[in-house]
Amino acid sequence: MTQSFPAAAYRAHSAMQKLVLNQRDVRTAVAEATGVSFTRVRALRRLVHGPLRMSELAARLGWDKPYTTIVVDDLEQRGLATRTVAPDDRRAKLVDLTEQGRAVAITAIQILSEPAPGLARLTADELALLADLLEKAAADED
Amino acid sequence: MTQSFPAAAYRAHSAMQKLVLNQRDVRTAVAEATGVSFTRVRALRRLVHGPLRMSELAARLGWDKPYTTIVVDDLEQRGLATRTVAPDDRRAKLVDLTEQGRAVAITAIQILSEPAPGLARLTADELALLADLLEKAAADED
DNA sequence: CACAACAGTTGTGTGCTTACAATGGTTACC
DNA sequence: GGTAACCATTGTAAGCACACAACTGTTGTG
Repeated sequence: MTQSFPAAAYRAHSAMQKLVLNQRDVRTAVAEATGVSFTRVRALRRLVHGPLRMSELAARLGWDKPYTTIVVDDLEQRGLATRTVAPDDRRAKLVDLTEQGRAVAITAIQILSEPAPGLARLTADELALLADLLEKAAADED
Repeated sequence: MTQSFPAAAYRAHSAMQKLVLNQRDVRTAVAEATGVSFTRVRALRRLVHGPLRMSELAARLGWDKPYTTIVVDDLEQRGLATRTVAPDDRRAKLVDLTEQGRAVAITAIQILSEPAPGLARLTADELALLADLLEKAAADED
């Protein structure tokens, strides 16, 4: 388990934490900018690529179904999502974004993808090198 | 404000998010390992370098005083912290860690400083280079 | 010594994130 | 066509993270 990393790994990790968790919590920033809690935004982001069944949405977000119902109820009341009966199975419902919901999702994605200001301290070459190293480390595993 | 970063900055930021916010939420991991909510752990971590007045603790954590009272009450009941009247001012209280509280804080710090597994994909040289670049970017600003 | 300023606490209330059990409508399968 | 499996919802409950107003005790100050 504990595979004892070299000191540089700890340095790198610590610096990344400062850069990523910079300032006051990204989640709070997203919630304030969108007027929707971060959890709801997670659901919206899952829906930008197309509608999903309640159960699909629940599974991907790691929620149980009752909680998913509550969240989607709320999104629907806010006019951010719609629920329609699935054409091929009357038990299932398809959750889809409204225009407004899509706008909120995009706003959130933009905030979340905004690089930490500190990266501006690096030159273009350094940034390219950094990105390559990080992508090698972050390559999808499972 | 929006100083339009080069694409590499976005790549780097995205990779860092994957590495730092990896797996299931670090906060949850800390809470499960310590048996104390992440918010309480934040307070404990603030106290590892010595006791603080309630108001100091509140200010550093960005909490209001009543909430700080609640949190410290809880820490005290769990045997993780103690409150004593400040010797120079009977209005003030000094909050300090117990042995057990210190142990919890250290456990949390260890978990939080554990590098992301993906960093193991890099060679020693790459890690050193990465750490240098990141530290340049993360240098304390304020 | 009265009185403002300060430290902390109590009390009240709210919103968010979950969990679990039970129910109702649908579909699939023997 | 009856029954088991499945989709979603309702209902109940609990813990957590705060916020704000009002109050008690203490200190410093004119």
